[in-house]
Amino acid sequence: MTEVEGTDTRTRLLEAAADLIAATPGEDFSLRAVCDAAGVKMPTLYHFFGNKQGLVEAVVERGFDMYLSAKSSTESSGDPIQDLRLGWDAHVAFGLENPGFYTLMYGKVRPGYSPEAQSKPSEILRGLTLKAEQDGRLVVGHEQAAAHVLATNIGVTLRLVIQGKNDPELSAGVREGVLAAITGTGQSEPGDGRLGHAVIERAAANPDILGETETQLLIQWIGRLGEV
Amino acid sequence: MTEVEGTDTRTRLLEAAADLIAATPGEDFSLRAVCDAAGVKMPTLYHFFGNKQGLVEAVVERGFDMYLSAKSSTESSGDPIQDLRLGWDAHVAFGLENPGFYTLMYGKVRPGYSPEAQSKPSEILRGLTLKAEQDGRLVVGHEQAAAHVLATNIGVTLRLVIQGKNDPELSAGVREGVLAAITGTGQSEPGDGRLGHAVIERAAANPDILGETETQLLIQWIGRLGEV
DNA sequence: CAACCTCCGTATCGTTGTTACATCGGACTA
DNA sequence: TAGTCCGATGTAACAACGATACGGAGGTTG
Repeated sequence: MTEVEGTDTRTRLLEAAADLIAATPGEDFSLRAVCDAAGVKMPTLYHFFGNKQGLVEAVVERGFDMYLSAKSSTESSGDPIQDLRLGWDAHVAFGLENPGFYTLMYGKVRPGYSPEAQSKPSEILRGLTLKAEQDGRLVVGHEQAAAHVLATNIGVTLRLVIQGKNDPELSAGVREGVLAAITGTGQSEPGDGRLGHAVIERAAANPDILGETETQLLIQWIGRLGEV
Repeated sequence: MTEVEGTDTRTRLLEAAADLIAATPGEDFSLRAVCDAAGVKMPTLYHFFGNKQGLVEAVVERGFDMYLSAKSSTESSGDPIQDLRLGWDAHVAFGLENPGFYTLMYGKVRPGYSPEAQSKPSEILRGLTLKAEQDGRLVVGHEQAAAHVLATNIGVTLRLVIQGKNDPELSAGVREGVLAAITGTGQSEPGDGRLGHAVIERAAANPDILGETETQLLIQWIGRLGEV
């Protein structure tokens, strides 16, 4: 072989598969079509990827890399809650821009097994919720918060991918509801000891609004309201 | 044919397919295996269902019927918000008990098309949110509320189905967060005029806790906090 | 030079979804 | 009663698919 093609055969196969998946999101694809597009016969594909699942996993890993590189370019605000917001939006945006990849990454429902690479974004998410917990911003455990965010973020994104069009109002609404739920910015149940958490946070963070003595009094009053 | 079997051939095929799907959730299934289990050759299956997708859709429709009959037996509280709660739990329970069906019903990500029968539960959901809106319980439109509930409910259920085990804390946490978000029981954004809504409500409803002047002062202070 | 490894083509296998064609029995009609 | 039609089912085959056994070309290494 004269090796006129500049790219590696394995990379060519990977890109051909990615193109086919992106071209028909949600549909199945044929290994022979991948090989034809890469100008190669099937045993070559099997040589590099073992079987179809191996190819799919390689494509998924590639998808997660794309996702992470697109995500890491935006996430830097220092505030973990704000980072969760940015991460949420980046997640939704990636899903809508790459429905084929997203389907393989998060839409595959094979009980008991989740793709390897899926752990990386989850790690980032857990890092954020852990930091938020250490900053005292959470009213639930950081694992619980991460699971909460992940499940709803995937749910909203899958929904938007299925119906094919974006709905910023829905995404933002669910996002803020979720953040409110895990930060206690919204009161979940009377009598759980967290009544007025958001008010206290805001007042304590800005004691100049009411003045220092008034702020202390406010916090004390809200505490008495919550005790009953 | 002497028709010794008590059941209809079509029903037998349907049940055989349902059994196979339930036996290997998320995995694909073979039409020949269905026919073997039903004691019938392939053209019979094609006579009744046209093609594989037709069979799958019939199974899905059957799954939705099961889901609705299991759901309708619990939903009767009169309070639309409480009905949403019950519907949420029924949804999660059905998904966990029938992961194979649930995967076909809500896990299929084929952009642009959603199964026909999926509209029935959505109609019920929209009916509940509409009633809640008419009762003045919502702070968002009833369609927005329905979409919010549906996306998150599916997201949580898919998550639980994938990881195979239930997590009542997660489900209940997301559920209450969602209900808080659409009923305004929680405050969604600082500066939207809802900061400390629950505190104010509680204080105003029980002016004897703090005393009347202190209560008025509290409400005024919270208002000033929210304006900034 | 020979052994070996990576890369890749030829040919084939078993399974799958799908369909053309034939058969058989009951229902309706003249 | 004889004829005709139609739904239900079987026989057989096809094309596409994932997967694999086998071999050969080319470079590398001992």
